[in-house]
Amino acid sequence: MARDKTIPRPTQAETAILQVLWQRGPSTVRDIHEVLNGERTMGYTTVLKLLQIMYDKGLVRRDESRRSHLYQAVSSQRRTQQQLVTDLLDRAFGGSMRNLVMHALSSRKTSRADLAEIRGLLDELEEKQR
Amino acid sequence: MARDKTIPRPTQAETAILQVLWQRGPSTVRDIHEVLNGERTMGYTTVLKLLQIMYDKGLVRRDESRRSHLYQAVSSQRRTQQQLVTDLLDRAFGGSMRNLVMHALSSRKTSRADLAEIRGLLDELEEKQR
DNA sequence: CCCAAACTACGAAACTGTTCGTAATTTGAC
DNA sequence: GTCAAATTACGAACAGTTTCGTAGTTTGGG
Repeated sequence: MARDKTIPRPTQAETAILQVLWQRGPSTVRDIHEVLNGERTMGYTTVLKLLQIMYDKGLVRRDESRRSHLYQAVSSQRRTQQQLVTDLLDRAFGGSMRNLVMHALSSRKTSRADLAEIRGLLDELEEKQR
Repeated sequence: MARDKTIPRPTQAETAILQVLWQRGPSTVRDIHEVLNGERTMGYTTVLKLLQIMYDKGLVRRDESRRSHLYQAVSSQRRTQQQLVTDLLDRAFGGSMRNLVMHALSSRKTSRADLAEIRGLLDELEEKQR
């Protein structure tokens, strides 16, 4: 039950749970367990335990007013993804954003629509720097 | 000493060591320890042990012909970064490259030169898809 | 040849993340 | 009110990571 201001980086299993919470909004353990069992195998009590740990860490809030507690992510998907990216950036790319983006773009096929959107963002960023 | 074909994803501490190897080329434990102690604190035997573990995992090669063994990374920086990026992609971005790149670009100031280079890559990718 | 210094090997402890079994609690149906 | 089903709480096992102490080995200088 100890919580403080700084939210830690979610682990792998925790990230899987957060994905579900971001997608579904406030969810019960059962909800999450059902979604997750489509992809990986994870026992019900494992999901529960993880949520309890995440609650202790401050990664999720919970509403205990009902029999089945409702959990929701504290940090938005956007903010968390940002955190994970900068983390990887410092950890493995020596802080070089150009390097990371170049690798990312090269590593997977990206649709034309996506490329166009990224180009749009580039325009914006260059405009700002002018 | 057991090694097989597939190289596992390096852990956090291992990645720090790999950074040094990529930067310096073949290095002794002492070399790596000295570089690393500029940034984090890590005992000499800790670095040694990690390198032994990495050797078992197949992450590094070593030359034992000299008194001080020379270690070098098996996988190139490029390949490893690629691995880490796609890993993060699936883990936290639902496989959406657009999403990852957009976040990356937004999260840190990027120089005009870097933006230009990324734009160049975009041009290339769009050309290929035509 | 002998010793000190540098090095490697190895085991074990501390820590974190993940898993799940079991016990206790709550709730609704009857 | 009682019971079964669903739920939460909790502890413990297990695996992987990181740390370092200690012991043994090698080497060069004297």
